Amino acid sequence: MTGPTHGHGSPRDPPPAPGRPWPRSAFERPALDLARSLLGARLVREDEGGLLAGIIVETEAYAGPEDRASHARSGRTRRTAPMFGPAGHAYVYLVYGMHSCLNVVSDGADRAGAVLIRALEPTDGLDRMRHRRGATGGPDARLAAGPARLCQALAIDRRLDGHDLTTGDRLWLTDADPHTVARIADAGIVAGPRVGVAYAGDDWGSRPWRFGVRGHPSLSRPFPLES
DNA sequence: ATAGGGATTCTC
DNA sequence: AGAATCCCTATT
Repeated sequence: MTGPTHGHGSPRDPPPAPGRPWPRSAFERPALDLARSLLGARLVREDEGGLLAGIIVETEAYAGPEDRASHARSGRTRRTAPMFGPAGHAYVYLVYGMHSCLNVVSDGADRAGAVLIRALEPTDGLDRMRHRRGATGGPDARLAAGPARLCQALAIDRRLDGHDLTTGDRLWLTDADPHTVARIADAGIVAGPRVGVAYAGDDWGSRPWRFGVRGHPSLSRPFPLES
């Protein structure tokens, strides 16, 4: 919804509170824990065009340099530097030469963990998301159903690489409203192997470190053995 | 300097 | 099933 509202709500109606950004301490935990706790949280993007937001419904954990599926496997480089820094920052990278993907840095500066945000349930700025996604966007539930799709829908690219997610500027996380939290919690969490990491070998490639809200229509793809 | 390949998505 | 498309990392 854009443009001035007129005539309806009383001037005393409080504006919808955006909710305050998650503090650094919320991110200072192992990637596996953070990946699960991010499910049901609200990801908010604000730019010149207004507010774009959604509920996180799918994540993947990347542990650190020993994780053969993680970009941190080659140690600290220019590209992966954010992962080797403090928790609560963004690690945004370009994949296949054309798609941005968003990670949330976990742990502490001594451990290069991160969580890939793989899918959102769109909640705010749907008109703009449809426009950004173009004719291929499909139904609204699919506008941010994938790590690159959500970056396109929320106008996230490498200009936000290294961005501090705890300040409430441009990109941050908040708790969802209680009704949404309850709905997501009731659905339950499913786990499965991470997507697109066969190069990591069987050990690391098959670990069930992908997490999702069971049966949610905005998942990037189904989980293998949903139970 | 250069080669090999990618935490994806869309179309054929 | 194949392309798009650029940057990263490792190697020469």
